[in-house]
Amino acid sequence: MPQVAAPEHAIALTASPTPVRAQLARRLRALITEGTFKPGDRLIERELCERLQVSRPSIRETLRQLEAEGLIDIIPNRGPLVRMIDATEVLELWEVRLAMECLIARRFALHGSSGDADDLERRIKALDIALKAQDRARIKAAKNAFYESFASGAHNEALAAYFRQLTVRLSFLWTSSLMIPGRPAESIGEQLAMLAAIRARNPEAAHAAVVLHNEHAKAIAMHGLRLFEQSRRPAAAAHQ
Amino acid sequence: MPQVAAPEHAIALTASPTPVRAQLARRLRALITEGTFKPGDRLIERELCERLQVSRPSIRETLRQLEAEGLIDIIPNRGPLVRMIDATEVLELWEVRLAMECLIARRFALHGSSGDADDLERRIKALDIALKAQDRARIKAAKNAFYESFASGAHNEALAAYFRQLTVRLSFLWTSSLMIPGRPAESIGEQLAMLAAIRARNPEAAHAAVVLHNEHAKAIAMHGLRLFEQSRRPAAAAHQ
DNA sequence: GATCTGTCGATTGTAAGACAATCAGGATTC
DNA sequence: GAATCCTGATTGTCTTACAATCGACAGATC
Repeated sequence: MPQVAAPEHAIALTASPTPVRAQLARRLRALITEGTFKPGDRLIERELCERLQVSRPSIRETLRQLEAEGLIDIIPNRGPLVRMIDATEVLELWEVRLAMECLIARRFALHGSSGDADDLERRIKALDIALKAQDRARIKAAKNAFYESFASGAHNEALAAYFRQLTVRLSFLWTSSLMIPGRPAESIGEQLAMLAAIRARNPEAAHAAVVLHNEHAKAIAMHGLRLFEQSRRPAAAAHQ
Repeated sequence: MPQVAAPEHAIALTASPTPVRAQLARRLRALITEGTFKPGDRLIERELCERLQVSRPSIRETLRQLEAEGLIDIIPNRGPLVRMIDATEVLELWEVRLAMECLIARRFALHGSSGDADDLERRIKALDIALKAQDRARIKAAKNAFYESFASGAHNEALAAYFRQLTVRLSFLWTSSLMIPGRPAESIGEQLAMLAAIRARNPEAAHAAVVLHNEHAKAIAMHGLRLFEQSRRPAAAAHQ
């Protein structure tokens, strides 16, 4: 299950023949996480065939994979659609992801090398710059790079894979909400505090830093979720 | 919506269409977790077609799903094989699973109903009986039922799903190791302690009980892993 | 006019057949 | 004995085909 958002170095290592369906999976995943396909949208096989220039079997195999990753639902005899997530499920996934984040932080403090910490620091600074530049695409890329570095520092590939998957499943929160105007400085400060705890090899402090940062991020994410839900329901008042 | 107590035949008529590939997935998953297909075994598409009496596309779609679940690896141009897990990866998965177990225990203590706790208690007792009876099949069934009850008490479906998946991925540890002769009583005692913490609505104590129980279970599992690895390598000494 | 019903189109579920690409392992050769 | 080539086995991908099912619309009934 490592192929959720395959990091580039993995591709380099395998000297990959790269089957079509692997590229397809990446492609579709990107289309979903970037918001081209929004939650609730139907994904009609034939349309995907035309649009992506591959045959139906390839599409179908890829769709099974994305379903197992939790990105889409496949309703029997009705077909696949981008998974709709309500507030309850967001909270559920968020809590699982938080648990992983805490575990990563603890493991990073215990098993991460100083090189890992240096790398993480570079990513944080890059994210800081991107945030200040207000460049959506760069912010997103920097955020992904940060998470990737963070997860890899824990030296637990399975953990990193699950963390990646959960981040992807929740990515629509980042894409849909305009990701706030204010408080990038605050956020960066929290992450630097976590880094300091990691450098001090203090797992408890790193854990606490993650929890603290999450408290803030969660509130913002939930605000984004409400905006998102409103935007997708222009008129639906007197229904129970 | 009257919600009349639906008679069984009505349910049967409305029952989910259950596509072939869903049954296939269950079937293959069972064959792997029960040890019919062992780690490292190749799964040749045509053989599966004959054996399970379905077409190749159905098999292939199912295989993509199992790959995403982490049960099998698919090597390009070589095909699928039951995932081989070495000691390192077992430790990785174990740690992730432990984190989930802890989260479940905490949530169970906070959000579980007393009915949930009653149900859990019944499962523990059933497991106790099965352990004392030394009946492999019943132990396995009772264990699964226990985990299912445990996970559902946390009232977080996403968490339960991930916990289930991790349990399946590690199931070969249970199947391969003869699952010890002694210490069922000890194990049951630990689980009853956890139950008591849950009933007392004490998440910290429930968490601690899980960690304690895991300490023991992990040692046994690792012993089982060594046995398993030896059994699968009759003669391979001077390899690096 | 509202509700039920039947039909039709759209879409998926599943199968079979075909061929190229690639890999593993054995046969051949030096 | 080692390197090389060849061959068979297997997957990767596409095309075609047809049955099953769902949703929506039109029509009939009250």
